[in-house]
Amino acid sequence: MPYDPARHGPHRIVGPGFHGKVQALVKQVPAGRVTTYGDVAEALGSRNVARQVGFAMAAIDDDGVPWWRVVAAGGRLAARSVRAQVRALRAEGVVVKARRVQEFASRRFTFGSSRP
DNA sequence: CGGCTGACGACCT
DNA sequence: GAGGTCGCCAGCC
Repeated sequence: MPYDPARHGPHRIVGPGFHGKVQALVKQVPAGRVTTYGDVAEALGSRNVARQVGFAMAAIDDDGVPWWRVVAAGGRLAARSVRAQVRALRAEGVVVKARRVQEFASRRFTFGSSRP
């Protein structure tokens, strides 16, 4: 079924400084936990910008942003450098197997769904 | 202002 | 499971 505004809800534009907002959220993810592009997108007010979240990751220039803690839906790894991401995650105790975060549900970190 | 480009996600074959 | 399609959109030419 194609995209359905009625089912997916309104498309709120995030606004300017998108990358900065994304990176600020990613910094909130504690070590040993992971979040998804979709979760970050939803935390920003629009579940339709998951892709943009990925682009924001690619544009990171701040070493303080734990980009490796952001995975794709279902706990799959989709970063450009999966190798580096796996290494970084394992260093935090996250078990990764076949490009999948094991026990993803309990490892998953979600942002407060409260937003104006 | 217009056209590309994509670290997504859901769905379909 | 492995591919392909389509629907989002910010940032950068």
